[in-house]
Amino acid sequence: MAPVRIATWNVNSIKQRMPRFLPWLDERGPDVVCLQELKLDDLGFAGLLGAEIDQRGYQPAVHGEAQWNGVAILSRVGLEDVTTGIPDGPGFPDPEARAVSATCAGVRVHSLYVPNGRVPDSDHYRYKLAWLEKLRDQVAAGPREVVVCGDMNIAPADADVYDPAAYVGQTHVTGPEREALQRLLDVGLHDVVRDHWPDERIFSYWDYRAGMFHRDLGMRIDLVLAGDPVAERVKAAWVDRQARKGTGPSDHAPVIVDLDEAPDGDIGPVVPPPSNPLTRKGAVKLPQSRP
DNA sequence: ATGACGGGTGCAACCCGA
Repeated sequence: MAPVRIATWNVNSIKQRMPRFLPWLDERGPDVVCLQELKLDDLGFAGLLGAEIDQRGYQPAVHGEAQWNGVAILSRVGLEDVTTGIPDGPGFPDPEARAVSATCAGVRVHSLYVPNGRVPDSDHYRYKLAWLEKLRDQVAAGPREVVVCGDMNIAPADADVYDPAAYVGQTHVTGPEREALQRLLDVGLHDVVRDHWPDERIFSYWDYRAGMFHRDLGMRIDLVLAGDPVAERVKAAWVDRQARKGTGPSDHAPVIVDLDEAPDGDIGPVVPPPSNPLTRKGAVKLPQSRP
């Protein structure tokens, strides 16, 4: 099994993000891309991106929705057994397009957009918790060769928000949300970015307002959770902060994880991971954009 | 500063996001 690069990105409208998305795709060259917040239905997605991704060798699994939500997986290493939604997943009140899964290069890949929750103890918050329970059931029933990717809308720990005091009483950091995330992890998943950078300041989302990105005041809510056999193959795991810079960015940055070849595969040359490809200002030397 | 930005759409005295 060859090395595989997996990325996940909440693009906050794929239509608006096209000028950033295609150059990013060509520059980073992920083999599998999990997308969230397409804000487009399946037909709109096909019309907008079908030819562009086909000519780059990707197959799409899309679970779109007009106006809100919408998730997808693009893969150039195979795309089998696509499922949309979560079995018996709750709606608000009707099911929303927040989950799609497929098997790519032997790994079960989930692209997820977890409900926001809005206000603790609200109906939407209870929906979020119920949704996470059904997600856990789905992952528990699946293979150990799995990556659960996406906008989890939960900061796993206080270190994952810029100011824990500012978030007291807000969603994304409450006990029940973190416990629901922990129950998902307890199925046998690893938070691979945190595991590789246990003490770094790492965020994946920064509010558009008030210069939050440039002050590096954000949250780490976009996660890649890998089952044991996949976590053992992780050679690099980082937030692509470059994609949050410049003109017309999403308010989320992509998370990128490189898997080495599977243990039983052919052993090829091993490319060392970047020394510190992380989020700290000035710490990153990233490739330039294509001309 | 209970705001700021930037998506969406009924173009607003709108809704939603994290």
